[in-house]
Amino acid sequence: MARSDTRYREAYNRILSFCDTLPVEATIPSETRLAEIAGVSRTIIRRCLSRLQDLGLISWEGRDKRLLRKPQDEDRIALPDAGPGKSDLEQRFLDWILRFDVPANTPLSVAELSRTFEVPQHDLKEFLAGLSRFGLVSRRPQGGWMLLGFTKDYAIELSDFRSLLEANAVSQVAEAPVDHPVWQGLSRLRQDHLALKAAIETDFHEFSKLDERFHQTINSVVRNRFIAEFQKVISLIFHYHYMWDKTEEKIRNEAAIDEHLAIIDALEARDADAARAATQRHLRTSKTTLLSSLRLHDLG
Amino acid sequence: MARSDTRYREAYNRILSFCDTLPVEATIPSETRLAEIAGVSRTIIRRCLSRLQDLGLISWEGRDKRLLRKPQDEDRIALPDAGPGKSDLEQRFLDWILRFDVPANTPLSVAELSRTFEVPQHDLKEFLAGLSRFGLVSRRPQGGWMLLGFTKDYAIELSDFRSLLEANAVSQVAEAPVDHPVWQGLSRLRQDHLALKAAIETDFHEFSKLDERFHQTINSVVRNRFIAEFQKVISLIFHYHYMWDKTEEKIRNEAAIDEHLAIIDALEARDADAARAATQRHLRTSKTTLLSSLRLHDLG
DNA sequence: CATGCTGCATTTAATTATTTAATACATAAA
DNA sequence: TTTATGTATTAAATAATTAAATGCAGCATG
Repeated sequence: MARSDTRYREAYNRILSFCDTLPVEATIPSETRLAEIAGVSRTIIRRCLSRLQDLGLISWEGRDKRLLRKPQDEDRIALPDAGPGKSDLEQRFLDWILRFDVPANTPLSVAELSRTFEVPQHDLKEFLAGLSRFGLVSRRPQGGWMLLGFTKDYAIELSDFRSLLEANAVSQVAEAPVDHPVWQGLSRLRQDHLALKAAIETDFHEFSKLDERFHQTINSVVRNRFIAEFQKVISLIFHYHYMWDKTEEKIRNEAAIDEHLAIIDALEARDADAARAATQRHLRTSKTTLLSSLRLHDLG
Repeated sequence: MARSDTRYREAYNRILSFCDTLPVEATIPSETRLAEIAGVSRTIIRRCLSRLQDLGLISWEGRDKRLLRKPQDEDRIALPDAGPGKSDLEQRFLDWILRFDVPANTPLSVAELSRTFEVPQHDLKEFLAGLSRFGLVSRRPQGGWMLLGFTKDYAIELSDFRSLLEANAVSQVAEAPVDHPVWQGLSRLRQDHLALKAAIETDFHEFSKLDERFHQTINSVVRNRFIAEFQKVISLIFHYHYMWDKTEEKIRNEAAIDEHLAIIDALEARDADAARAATQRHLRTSKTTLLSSLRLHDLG
């Protein structure tokens, strides 16, 4: 019943590696220096030094510390295996919601989720608290959490918000200097779109990836932490929804390719108004697709 | 070392009040019914019933429960005093940052904050996790949290984002139907602006409230949960920053009144383009003011 | 026989306790 | 004077613990 000592263990091995770079009999730097090297506090360093002394790796008297012998592989201490970690929890969580088609207003059990995602309950709660800012989840009066989205209203508001951000991005692309990397990206995207259009009969399912790349390229011009944060969620949601909605996928994708090309045309002509108009057309289609995919789920 | 029984205590008093509405000798509803009435689980209801029985308020055998006497005030159980609660934690936290001018890159101690705000550490962590979505705080590698904003970059990006949202709101106002409450609000705002302009020499500090009301009215037209969430933070930050920056306050406010009136004029003329242009002008001024107020803090 | 209530058992959530780690401060050595 | 160490204090992460919620089986009642 306490926090893990992973931090100590990692630091110990790091210090061991550092000692390996020193010759035998060498003086070992001060605790403060070692703390800097390992990126931890002195408290941990002192635990490490105690162990090094116990194992006879160093002598330690007052401020005189000497390396007695070269560290061996067996001197290292084992680390608890890392697991998937909470770094990509967001991806995995949204993936889970969408893949298993978790309906709106489902109670979420932190205990259960922490098992399925193999992260401590604590991290999960923190994550859910973050998501609640996007209105995807909320706390229940009787405790625990509740999945709110994806209702029709949520999808509409998300689409509208996306349109706003994307229109802004397109405007900024149109005003980007000629040496901005976005132009190279768009030129490559044009080729890839044309290539896919030629092979649409067989490769139409490849469009999903291309779509994500397209919107990412456009939005890469916008340097704004708030917008970037939202784009992560938006792109995930749209991306996954498209992946399932298999109705008329080929026709839809073929149309979307043309819509993308129209935007690229307008941008390369530096015609901001035309680009914005083309973007609005494209996003209206997206919105319709998203909504119809929801309707399918409601019926099934 | 466990969760509090506040839920039980509140439920007990609620059940007591319910019993007060019944005549003596009356049959008490089923556990499930009582659970619905009190808004808690059956587990709590059974604890309540046990206590009611112990105190001789009810008889309880199998499913036959009878009220033996009218509940008195002394039958109620004490509640741990509520404290400020975590409902307005956001307001209080932002207020604290801005009022005490907490600089960027300050480590935040959950333990300390939980004391100053009188909320459990747990609630605070949840709150901070939410704020991290706005890029205001982030986790530190060595544990704990760190206040990131308000740097210059943060202010710029926030201003830009605000402009985007506000331009959108203005566009929607211009297209709002004649019977929409926003028109009445704007008409009142016009009068109040004119009144303040007339009394600007003495009442110029009153503008802050008017400013908040103006932007709230404009944004009230937008029905979007994502935008609404951001507006809360944005308005707080701008509002407070203006409150301190006392340099040339009168002149600034006088100018802002004219800018607001220009927007109202354009909107009431249903001239969306002019309204957007006026809004951009106004927000450019806002941005400059926000940035200069930051510069003042850096120097002081 | 169906419906709904209760008793019991299991699971989950909130919160404290505990251990690890970070930090602050005093003291001693260089 | 500067820098390192020793010691004490405080904070953070996490498991343990209790409160509460939920699920299910059996029983009473109409």
